[in-house]
Parts: sequence; C-alpha cells; structure tokens
Amino acid sequence: MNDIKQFLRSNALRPTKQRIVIAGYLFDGIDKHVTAESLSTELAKRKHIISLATIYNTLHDFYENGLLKKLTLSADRVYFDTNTDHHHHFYSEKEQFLIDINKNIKVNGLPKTPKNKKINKIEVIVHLD
Amino acid sequence: MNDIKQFLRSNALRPTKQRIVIAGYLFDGIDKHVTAESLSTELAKRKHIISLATIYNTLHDFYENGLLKKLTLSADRVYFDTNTDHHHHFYSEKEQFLIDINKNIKVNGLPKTPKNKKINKIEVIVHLD
DNA sequence: TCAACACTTTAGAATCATTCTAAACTGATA
DNA sequence: TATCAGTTTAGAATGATTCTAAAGTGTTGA
Repeated sequence: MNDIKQFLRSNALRPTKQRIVIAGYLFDGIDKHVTAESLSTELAKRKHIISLATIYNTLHDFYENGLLKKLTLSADRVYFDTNTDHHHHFYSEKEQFLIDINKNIKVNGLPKTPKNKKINKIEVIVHLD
Repeated sequence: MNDIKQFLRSNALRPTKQRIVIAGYLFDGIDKHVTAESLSTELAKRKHIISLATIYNTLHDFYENGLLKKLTLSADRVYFDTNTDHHHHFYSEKEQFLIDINKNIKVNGLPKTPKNKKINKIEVIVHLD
C-alpha cells in the first residue's frame, strides 16, 4: 500500500484513492491485459466503483508514464498491457484473447527505413484462428 | 469497365454503379491504403458522390471476398489495403501513413502455438516516429 | 422485352468506445 | 489548516461505424 503510494509518487502521479486501487490491481506481479471496460468490471467485482472517465484517465496516465503498453488490435477496444518489456503477442480476434510472447523474436529481411524516419518499435502479432 | 463488371461478377458481387466506381478507383493497378473517409473524399473529388453507408458496405463486401486486406492500426480508423498478398507495413501513427513492405520478411524464434490453435497470419508492423 | 424479386443504396437514426466539460473534491504544501 | 493545483466524476459530446426501413436497380425467366 505504501509501496503503491511510493510507486505512484516516483512516477509523478499523485497517489489518489482511485489510482491506488487501480495500480494495486494492475501491478500485483501478474501480467495482465485490460481494456477500460474489463478493468471497470474487474474492480466492480472487488467493490471498487470508479467512474469510467477516471479509468480512462488513469490508464492513459499510466501509459504516458511508461507503466503500461498500449495495443490497438481491433477497432473497437484498446488493450493495455502491464508487461512493458519489449515483447510480442498471440492474438485471437474471434476469441478476443491475447497472450504475451516473451521469447526473443528476430525479424529478418526488413527493407531500409524510409528516408528521414526512425524505427520506433517492431511489433509482431501472431493471429490465431 | 466491362472488365470491372466481370471482375465484380466473378466475385459474386452484382456490378452496381457504385461498386463499379469504387472498384475502378481501388483496383486501377496502383496499390492503395484507404479508410472509408479517405475513399469518400477521393471519390468526391472525382465527382462521384456515394453515401458513406455504401462505402462501408462496399469495403466490407470487397474485404469479405478477399479483394482487400483490413488493417487495424489505430483505434479510430480502419485501413483497407488493395495489396492482398501477404506483406507487412511501415506505419507512422503520428503522421498517419502506411507503406507496404513487399520484401520477404522472416520471423524467427516464435514459441510454440497455444494448444488447439492454428496460426492464421503473422503481422509485422514497423512503427516509425 | 418485361414483370417480379432479391440484392443494393441511402438518409438518418442508433450504437458504442472514448473524450470532453465544468463543477465538486482532495492531496500536498506552507 | 487554508490554499490551490491536480483529480474525479456525471453527463454531454464526439466520431467512426452500423443499423433500419424505404426506395431503387440488376438479373432472370418467360
């Protein structure tokens, strides 16, 4: 709890009740993929009612501070990943699930980067049926 | 023109005025990436006013028949790619542009596919700044 | 050629994730 | 503990996309 407060402070985020609850859930040591909706539902189960606006705000605050990765895999919901190490994903659109690939993947044969651009990151998504 | 009609018929799509215009634009031999909005604008420039609903319908009809690839790269607009060969992309979220990578890319080091699942496709997105 | 019908198009309403607004609230600081 | 910047929130707004249901149009068989 005080850990969480410190954790938030060290990221220049004021440790409010809501952020503590959300961070406590997200960063409990088990990597997770959440959407605003799924997070809201999960917290509600634990009797923590936090407005959706705050959930969106908080996810973005965390994302902007590098505490979450953002994944746009389908047009109708954005996923946030608590695993911020560089990694890739298995994804099933049909079943809407996401699995981290934590092995080292190599991508070979890339053409040269367009003029005046820099590669930010390479994202590999393995789509499953 | 008759080519386009045949082309549509061969894909079990009735060659309506609107589909002929849209297919004529999309499949002119030059690969393109469009969104519903960009397509609508492009056709309007050419004095072809087609309702957005029809543009969405048609893009999906084409997509379902394998004439277009669908790319969900940002949450707020879906791209359709006239290049349906298996290929990858450079993508700049900031500048909202998309470049096909037509070279052969190899992805090495994938872990084994989750039980009872099959790989549908592997998508590599090279994010640029 | 044409009637008949299934397939299409369309305007406008509806949907739904996400963002915005402006007011109430609260952690931090002196 | 008063003050104020940073937060939370309900509810409205946004914007891409989908839906609805009515009008329009290819296609086909005679």
